[in-house]
Amino acid sequence: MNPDALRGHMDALLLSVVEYEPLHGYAIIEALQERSGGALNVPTGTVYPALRRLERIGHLTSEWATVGGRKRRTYRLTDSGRKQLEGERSAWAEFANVIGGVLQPRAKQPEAGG
Amino acid sequence: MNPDALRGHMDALLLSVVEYEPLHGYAIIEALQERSGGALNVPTGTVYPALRRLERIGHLTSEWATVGGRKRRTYRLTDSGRKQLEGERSAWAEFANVIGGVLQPRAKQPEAGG
DNA sequence: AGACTACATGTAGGCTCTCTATATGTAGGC
DNA sequence: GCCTACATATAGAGAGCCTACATGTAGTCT
Repeated sequence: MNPDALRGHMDALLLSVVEYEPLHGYAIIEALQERSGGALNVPTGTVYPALRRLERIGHLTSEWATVGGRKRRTYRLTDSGRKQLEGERSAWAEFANVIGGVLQPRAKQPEAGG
Repeated sequence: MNPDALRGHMDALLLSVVEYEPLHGYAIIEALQERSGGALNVPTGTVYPALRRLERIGHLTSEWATVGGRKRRTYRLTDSGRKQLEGERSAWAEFANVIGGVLQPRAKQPEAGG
């Protein structure tokens, strides 16, 4: 998967996996892998900063927990985040439609005088 | 259309519109607009450098022409570009499938003891 | 004890691409 | 003369994803 292709879609992916159950960063990475059938291998250096950014702009909140002696920062969707996710979903639908449409192979143009 | 979303898909779009007929930059921008039903308004500052990049890496060739007193640089797909376009198309199909799959809303998880 | 793997979070710096803004020039309408 | 459409080009900004590295706990294997 070309990394650049993810640009601008990361937020949607992240918000989507925490939609119904709050998850910590590491679990989010695993969820992304699982839901994509292994296609999405998003590095920690991408996910952790992105989650903090989403928290900073109010789409997520986080709280620390200790499980099995390990500290986790668990992220939860806010109301703002839920609205954002809705918007991201419809933006994705439009985007996929537009790009898919342009990429669609055309029948070869008939040549003048051909 | 969020500009960041185009990242990594620009090449595919550009190669796709010159697949059957060579076009110059300005016409490529118009073709993109037309094929997308007006959704794709790609600025010249994006398209011209991108075309030169695609030429530099061998996916396009260009030649100058003068039409109606104006100079045009017309771009044509190379064999390498044709292969690249094929790859971009299948990459897009996989990408759209993966992102669409992850974004797909799930039924709410049943709670333990609920 | 030491080494290794899985779990878990975080930052610095680099890289690439897209965008904004600007520059240049021709042709044609008013 | 002024404006719009056509046509190409570059500089610099901005954003965000990645690589690489730093830190630390828990458990397994030898």
